Amino acid sequence: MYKIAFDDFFNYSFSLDSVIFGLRNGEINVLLIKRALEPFKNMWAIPGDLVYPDEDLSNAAERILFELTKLNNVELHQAQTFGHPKRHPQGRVITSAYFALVRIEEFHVEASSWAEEVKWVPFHEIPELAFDHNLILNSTFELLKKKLTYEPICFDLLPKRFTLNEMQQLYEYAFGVEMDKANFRKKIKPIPLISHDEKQINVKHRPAKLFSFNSDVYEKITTTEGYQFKM
Amino acid sequence: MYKIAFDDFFNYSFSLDSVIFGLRNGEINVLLIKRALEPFKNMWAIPGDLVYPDEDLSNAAERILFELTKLNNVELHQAQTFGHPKRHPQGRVITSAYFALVRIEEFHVEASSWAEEVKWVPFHEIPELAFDHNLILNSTFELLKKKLTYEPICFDLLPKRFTLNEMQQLYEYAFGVEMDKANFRKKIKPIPLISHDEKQINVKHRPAKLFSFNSDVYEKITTTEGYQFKM
DNA sequence: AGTAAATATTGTTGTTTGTACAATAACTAA
DNA sequence: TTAGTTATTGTACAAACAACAATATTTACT
Repeated sequence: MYKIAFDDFFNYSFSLDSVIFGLRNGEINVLLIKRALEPFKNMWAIPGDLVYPDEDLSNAAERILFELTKLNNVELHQAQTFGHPKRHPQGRVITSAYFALVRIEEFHVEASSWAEEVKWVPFHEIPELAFDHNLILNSTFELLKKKLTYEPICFDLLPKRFTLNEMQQLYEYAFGVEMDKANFRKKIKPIPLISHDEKQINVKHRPAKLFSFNSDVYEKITTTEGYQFKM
Repeated sequence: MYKIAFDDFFNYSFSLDSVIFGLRNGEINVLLIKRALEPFKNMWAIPGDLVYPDEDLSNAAERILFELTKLNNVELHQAQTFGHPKRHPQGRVITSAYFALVRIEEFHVEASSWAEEVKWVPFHEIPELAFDHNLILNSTFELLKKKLTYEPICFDLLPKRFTLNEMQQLYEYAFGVEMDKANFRKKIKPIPLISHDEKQINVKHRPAKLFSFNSDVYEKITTTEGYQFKM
C-alpha cells in the first residue's frame, strides 16, 4: 500500500439515494421516507444514506434501500451524481442517484432504521424535500421518461398481466399526449407479448384481455436479429 | 453548522475523469495523458484528478482538464460514476466520468502539471490504462454512441464545415453499418443545415459541397415545433 | 330476454417515410 | 477531350404512420 500523500483530500463522504418509481391509479408514484434524524429532521426525503468504506456502489444502494424501507430484490440503475459543495450541511457529501421501477402491490415497504415513515407519493404531490432531493427527483424523473422511449421498462411498472389500455395510458401520461387506440396496438405489434386467456374482472363493461411481456423472446430478437425497441 | 456525528464516513475522496473525444481520419480518438506520479507512474490514463473541498463538480472537471492538458472551453457532460472500493490503491476514491466532444484541429493541447505527455489515441489503439480507466473509457464510448442516435452531437466532432459524406461516415463508423448515400441524404433532410457555396479542395475528383449545422434553427424547431432529432 | 352503454378490436384509406437501385451531373487529372 | 471518380437527383416499390370508421363483445339495467 502506498503512503497517502494527500490526506486533506480524504475528507469527503459519499451517499446513495434511490428513487423508487411505482404506478398507481395511472400515475407515477415515488417512495419517500420521513427523516427521524437531523439534519432535515421530520422532512420527507428520498431513501438514501452513506456508503460504507469497503462497499461497492450497487451493493450499497441495495443495502441502504433495504435498511430504510425493507424493500428488497429490486433492480437499481445508476442515474446522475450530485456534488454541490453546500448540498449537505454537515460536510462535503457527494451523492449518486439510483432508480428502480417496481409494481407497488407486489412489494412490502416498512419504515426502519432512522426512517420514521415510508409512503408512496404521487409525483404531482411531492412536497418540499430534504437536501437537494427535489432536484434529484426531478432529474431522475426526466431520465425515466427518456428511457421509456427506447427501453421496454414500462413492463416493470405495469402489473405482470396488464391490458393494452393500461400500457397505452402509461405512455400517454409519461409523454403528455393522447394516442389513438387502434394505432397504438399496431405500433406495439413487434413487441413480444404473451396473450393470455384471462380477462379483466369487476369492470362494468366489456373486460379487456390480459397480456404479459415476453422477456425471453425480447432478449432473443434484440441480440440475434437487430431489433430495437422504440415508442 | 451541525456537529458531524459520523467522522468515520468522511474518509473518502472524490475525483473526476474527463474522456475527450475527437475525430481524426474518420476514427474516434481519445485524449490521454501519461502519468508522472505514482500510482501507475508512466502509464497512460484519462485526464482526471481530485476535486477540491469546496468546488462544484462541473467547475472542477473544467479546472482539472485544463491543468493537465491546457484544454479549455469545451462542454463537459456527466457520464457514469465508478466506485469500486479497490479501484484506487491509495484509498477510497470514487470518480465520476465526464466527456466532451471536440474538433481536434481547433484545440491546442499541452502536457502540464503532473501530466508528462498528452496525446490523441485512436480508439482501437487504446493501451492498458491506469486504474479502471479502460472500463470508464469503454462505457463512456458506449454512451457516446447511444447519444449519437438521439442528439445532434455529431456536429461537435465534425469540422465546422463538413461534407455530407463525412457526416455519413461518422455514423457508419459509430453504428458499424453501411448506409446508402442517397437515402442518407433524404433521412437528414429535416436536420437544419446551412449549404455553403464552398467546396472541398485538393481532392482528385469532383469536390463535395460544404455544409454546417444551423443550431439556431435547430433550437427553434425543437422548442416551438416538437421536432425530435433521430438517426 | 332484450337493449343500451361502454369498451375492445379490427379494417380501410391516404400519407409519410424507408429502401434499393438506376440515372445523371460535376469535377479532376491526364 | 476524355476517362475516371464522386456528388447529386430520381424512380419505384415496400413498410410504417395517422385519422377515422365499423364491428364485436361484454356488463348492467329494465
